[in-house]
Amino acid sequence: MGSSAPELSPRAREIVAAARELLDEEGREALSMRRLAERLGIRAPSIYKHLPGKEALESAVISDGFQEQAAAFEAAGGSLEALARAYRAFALEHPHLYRLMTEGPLARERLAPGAEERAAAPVVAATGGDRDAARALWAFAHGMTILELDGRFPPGADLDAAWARGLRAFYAARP
Amino acid sequence: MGSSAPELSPRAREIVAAARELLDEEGREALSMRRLAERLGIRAPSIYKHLPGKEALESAVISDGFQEQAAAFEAAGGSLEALARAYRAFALEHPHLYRLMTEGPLARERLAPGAEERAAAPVVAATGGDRDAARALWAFAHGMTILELDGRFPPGADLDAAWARGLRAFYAARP
DNA sequence: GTCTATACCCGGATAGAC
DNA sequence: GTCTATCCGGGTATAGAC
Repeated sequence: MGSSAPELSPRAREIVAAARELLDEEGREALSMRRLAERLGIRAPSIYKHLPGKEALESAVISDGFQEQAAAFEAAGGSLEALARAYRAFALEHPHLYRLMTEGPLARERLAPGAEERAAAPVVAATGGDRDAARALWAFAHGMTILELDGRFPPGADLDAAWARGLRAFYAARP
Repeated sequence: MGSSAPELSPRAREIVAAARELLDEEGREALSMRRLAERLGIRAPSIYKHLPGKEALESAVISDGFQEQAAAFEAAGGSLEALARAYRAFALEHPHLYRLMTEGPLARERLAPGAEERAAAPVVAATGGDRDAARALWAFAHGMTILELDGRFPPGADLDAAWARGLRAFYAARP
C-alpha cells in the first residue's frame, strides 16, 4: 500500500518552490535543509513542521518537474524528432532538476499521482503504442542526455549527429 | 595539464581492494572512509597516509572497474548482441560498481591511463568504426542498463524485448 | 501553528603525537 | 604507519517559547 503523497499546505508549497530555485541555481549538493532554511529566513528544523523530511521535499520537486516535462513534450508535437529535441532541451535547461528526476530509484509512492505517467505518454505515442520500442527509445534519449550532462562524451563529439543516428535507427526499424 | 594518477603503493592497493569489496557488498553509501577503515582494522585518518582522499580512492576503484569491463567485452566477441549481453551482464553482476563508474562527472585526470579507452574500443569496433553510431549505441546500452538498475521500468516490462528492439534498430539503419 | 535551540549521529578531512 | 583529538557540514528528533 503506497500511502500516496499528501496534499501540501500553502506554506509547504512555498518551501518546495524555494527548493526548486535553490536546485536550479546551485545544484543538487546545495539543496540541503540548512541552505534551504537560510534562503527562507528560518532555521532548518522549522521545515519539518511543513514537510516530513528531505525525501518528501525532493519528491515534491520531482513531481513538479514531471508536470513541467509533460507540458514541454505535449507542446512539442508528436514527431520523433520534435519529441527528442524537447527531451534534450528540457534537460539542458534544467540540468540539476533532470538529474534529481532521473538519478537513482524513484519513490513513486511519494509522487503526485499521474505525474510520471503523463510525462511518459508522449514517448509511447511517438512509437505508435509499441511499448518495447518506447522503452528502447526512452533509454536511448536518457542515455544521450545524461552522458552529455555528465561530460562523458569526448570534447569534439558531434552530439547532434549521434542523436540523428540513433533516431534514424528507430525510424528504419519500424515494423 | 592533468597530473595523472600516481602509482599506488602495495598498502594503497590493499585499501583499494577492500574498498571494492565494501562497495560490491554494501553499495555506494556504505563506502565511507570510516566504514572502510573499520574493515581494515585501522582508523579512518590512517587511510590518508596512503591515498590523498576519497576521490582518489574512488578513482582507483573505477580504474579497476574499467579494466574488468574491458576484459569482459573482449571476451564476448565482436557481435552487437554479444557485446550488448556482456554490457548488461557486467552491470547486473556489479551494480554498485557500475553506478560508481557511470554516475556523475568522471575525474579523468585521476584514472589509470588508457583504462576508459580500452573499455570503449569494443563498442566502436562493433559499429564498424562509425563514431556517431558508437555513441548512440553506448547511450542506448547505458540508458537501458541504468534504468533497469534503478527500477525505472514498469514491473512487468519485458526488457529482453526492449533490448532486442533497440539493437534491431541499430542493425536495420546500417548505411 | 510556527519557529527556535539543542543535541545526536553520520560524513570528509586535518594536525600533531607516538 | 597509526593513533587521538578536532573541525566542519549534513539530516533530523526533541522540547519548548511565542
